[in-house]
Amino acid sequence: MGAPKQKWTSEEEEALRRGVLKHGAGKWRTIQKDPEFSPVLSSRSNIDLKDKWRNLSFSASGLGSRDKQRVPRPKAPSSSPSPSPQLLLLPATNNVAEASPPEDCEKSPQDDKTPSPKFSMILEALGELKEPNGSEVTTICNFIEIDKSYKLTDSYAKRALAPMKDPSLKKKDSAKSSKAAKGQGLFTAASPALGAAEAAATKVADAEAKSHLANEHMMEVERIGKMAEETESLLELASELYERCSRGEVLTILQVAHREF
DNA sequence: GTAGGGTTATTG
DNA sequence: CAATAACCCTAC
Repeated sequence: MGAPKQKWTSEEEEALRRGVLKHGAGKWRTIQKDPEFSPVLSSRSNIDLKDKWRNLSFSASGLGSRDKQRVPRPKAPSSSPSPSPQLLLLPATNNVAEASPPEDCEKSPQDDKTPSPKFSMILEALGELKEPNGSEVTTICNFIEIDKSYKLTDSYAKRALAPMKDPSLKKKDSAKSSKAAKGQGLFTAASPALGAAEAAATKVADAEAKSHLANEHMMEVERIGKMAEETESLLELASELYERCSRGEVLTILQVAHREF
């Protein structure tokens, strides 16, 4: 831990998080130039932001779980007949099945073995918030959004070979790539997957303003993490939340975790 | 300007 | 001595 040369302060780190929340991961220069974070990140360059965010993400990958992800030294051993490091580049994005019906709630005793790195990031972020009453759905949705922007764009861009030309419409590009790569039948024509997720965050925020949602802790959040290991599950969850919240319903994290809403 | 890889320095 | 985090260089 730690190698303080010019260690990042809490303010700087929070500014970075907020910047990613606002503009999305990847717009380091936009974040750095933003008048909100300029005074805090004045001493940090856009590259520094990227490096810090990378270190944060990497640390979050092996957090909160017994996931032993040691990096094999990039030095190739002299003579090893096993040139296949079982690295998961893409967590089986073509496996959209596993719809996880609401009946398998208390079943499946054999999970929580390998939480997806995406959710580890979210859990890590939620854990750092350390809200006394637990984290609100808005916060979770925000982090889910970040996650999608950061990881999905990269993955699907490579798969669909769809370079993002328009930086301001990254989400649409991602959604398009997602649909092109898999042909989602879940979200049909109504709303693109990522669009629904974004709308979900907004709608949930609105609903949250009316009445505060329930407060659970890491255990409940972990339950969500178990059932939503895949990004498709995240999108599906966001879509359902969007539908419910659009109708004015108020959902608690517990309900969401048990998927009984 | 961003992403990725590699190197250095500090802490445990 | 190893792991981690900041720093630096290179490629796209």
